[in-house]
Amino acid sequence: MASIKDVAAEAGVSAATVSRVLNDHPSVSADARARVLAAVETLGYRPNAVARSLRTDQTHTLGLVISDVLNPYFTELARSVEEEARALGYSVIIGNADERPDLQDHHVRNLLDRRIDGLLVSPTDGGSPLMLDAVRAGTPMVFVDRWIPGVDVPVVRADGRAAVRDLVAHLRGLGHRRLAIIAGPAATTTGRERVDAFRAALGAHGLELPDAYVGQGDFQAESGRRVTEGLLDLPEPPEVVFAADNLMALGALDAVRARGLRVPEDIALAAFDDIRWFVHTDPPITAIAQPTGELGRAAVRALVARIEGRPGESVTLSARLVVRRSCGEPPSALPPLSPVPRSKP
Amino acid sequence: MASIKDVAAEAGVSAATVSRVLNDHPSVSADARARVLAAVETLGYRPNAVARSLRTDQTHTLGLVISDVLNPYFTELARSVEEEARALGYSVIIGNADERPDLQDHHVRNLLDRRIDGLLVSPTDGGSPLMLDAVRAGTPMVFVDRWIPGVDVPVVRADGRAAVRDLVAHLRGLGHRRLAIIAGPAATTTGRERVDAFRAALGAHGLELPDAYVGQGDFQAESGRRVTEGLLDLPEPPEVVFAADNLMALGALDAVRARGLRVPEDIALAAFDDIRWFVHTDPPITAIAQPTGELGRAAVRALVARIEGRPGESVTLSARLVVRRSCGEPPSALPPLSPVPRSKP
DNA sequence: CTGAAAGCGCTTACAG
DNA sequence: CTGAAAGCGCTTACAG
Repeated sequence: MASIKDVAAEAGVSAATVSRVLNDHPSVSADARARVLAAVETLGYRPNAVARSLRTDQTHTLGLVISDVLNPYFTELARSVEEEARALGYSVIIGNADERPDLQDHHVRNLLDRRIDGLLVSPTDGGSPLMLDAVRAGTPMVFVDRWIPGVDVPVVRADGRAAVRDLVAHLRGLGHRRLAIIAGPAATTTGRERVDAFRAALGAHGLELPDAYVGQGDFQAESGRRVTEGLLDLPEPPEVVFAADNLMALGALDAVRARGLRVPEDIALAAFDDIRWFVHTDPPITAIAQPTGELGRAAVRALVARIEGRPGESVTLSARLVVRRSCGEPPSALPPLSPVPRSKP
Repeated sequence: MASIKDVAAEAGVSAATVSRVLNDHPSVSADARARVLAAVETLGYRPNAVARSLRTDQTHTLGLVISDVLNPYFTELARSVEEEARALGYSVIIGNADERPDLQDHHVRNLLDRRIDGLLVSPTDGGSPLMLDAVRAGTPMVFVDRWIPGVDVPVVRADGRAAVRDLVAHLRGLGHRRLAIIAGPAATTTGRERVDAFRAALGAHGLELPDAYVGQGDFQAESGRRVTEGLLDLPEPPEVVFAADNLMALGALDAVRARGLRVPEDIALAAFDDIRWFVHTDPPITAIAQPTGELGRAAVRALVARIEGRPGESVTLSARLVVRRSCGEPPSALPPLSPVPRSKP
């Protein structure tokens, strides 16, 4: 590939002048500028970003470590992150941790070695020494969705407590009493919070959340299937299963279907995180929707602010309940006469 | 951050020796090695990959430009690509083109500027000058899923012709005669091939594919909705809609549902690309499944071979039909007595 | 086995 | 406005 020297030679100027033209430095004569631009054109020259980064100590790159690319929630998050970053002049390199702390560490290390300008993380665990060291060393960082308590890093997330309360109220209105949850890993904030929120909401209705009704999942589909089987095997199975993310809801659906059971007649199902397919599942699934795109954008803005030396604050948005049919028909609703009844607001 | 000089000073050796230790060069005394390793440890030193890349002219990085991250097919592809690349000692940087040629070009340019060692592309169009130039300039490249005819680059993809023939035979067996397709962009190979395969398979059954039954989509959900509405508005609507990818099938489902129609009673639906949710949609959707993970791995192997100076050949795997209920019940099947009939092989 | 030196492709104070 | 020079953090032939 042509280097800056080739361009300089072709244009009859020094490399310094070429560099100035390329970086829009004001003090370059119109003539020199024109000759450089022409040389760039004829040689098809493109500056070497590696060399530029080494020299300037900036990569204009953000690292994003997500918990699981196969989870549509994180895919959507990644997309909005890339979009906002691009708008602000940054590229993003995505690392997929697959819910595995060791893989997460692999990616954090890789990203740090590449000297990314800042790191966006949705931690799969309580924080490895590596990540904690990076924070201490002053790497600009922002947590998104999940975070690590006690670490001084801005957090951009959605608070689902109100939505979980709405969900429990909905469930109680439908007459359900035995409510179970498929939890995410206790090492994650979202894994803990969703259980806590659920338990608190049940408490407000005078209901308990027995240990047997808290299944331990890992946010991936297979665990949802396994936990649901255990729940169905209980002497007194729950009437409702609330999956703490969409993939575990998928697994739950697999388990229910494998037994020849029906939702919601035999068991009701709800999920945290809404995805487009939930409208078309059998039955459509009641879910808690996060403002995913806005979370991604806010996280990027906070991180870029930190990188550029501005404050960069935490942001908490709220999630909302989307009622569909997987928990049962509202008692007031008569059997629909037309195939698609419209619910009036 | 500590640099190689700091380590050298701490260990009482030269930077050259530190470098040799870090790169497992044989000619280093055990004593020097131990001192260097100790210094690396105490300083928490990590080599600067940017500097290393500049010097060695290798980034150990692969670029992957996919058409749409929100499409589960590409997400799965990206995951397998990263996995295989990691196993071979490479990282991957993903660029999401969102089915837009301009965005695709943006990412190709960005990746090239970063001097990635090789490029994996699933082109959204017939190839921009930029991409063609890159090939001409000798950038190691491999096309995956979609490709650009006439360009000398290995192609790793699945051939869906046989599966499409199986689909048409299945449809004919169910008695359907008026079959329509929601096509992908004509600028993509998969956009064209799936229509061609469908038309050829219909021809083998003495059926035509009228222009009115070929809806022009762009592989994204919204286009599937729009095209399906047009199809339903026809004086003689089709009995079956075959969506050329899973997102357009989602859009088709939206359109059908919005009219209060049912699948397969009012209109049958099938899709290219199988995803896990298709088992749980209402009804479960008949789809053509690609060996996605294997495609990703084979593509990486071919690309790395090219990078390392070995041949690196094209690979064509085959797709297969997965029959579910969205095209109607097979005439032989009586209404199931138990909720989940098991089909015996 | 080891170090001094050159150089990868840039950018940027410095001097003119 | 312009260029020579230094230097970012590495690696690697070369000489010893």
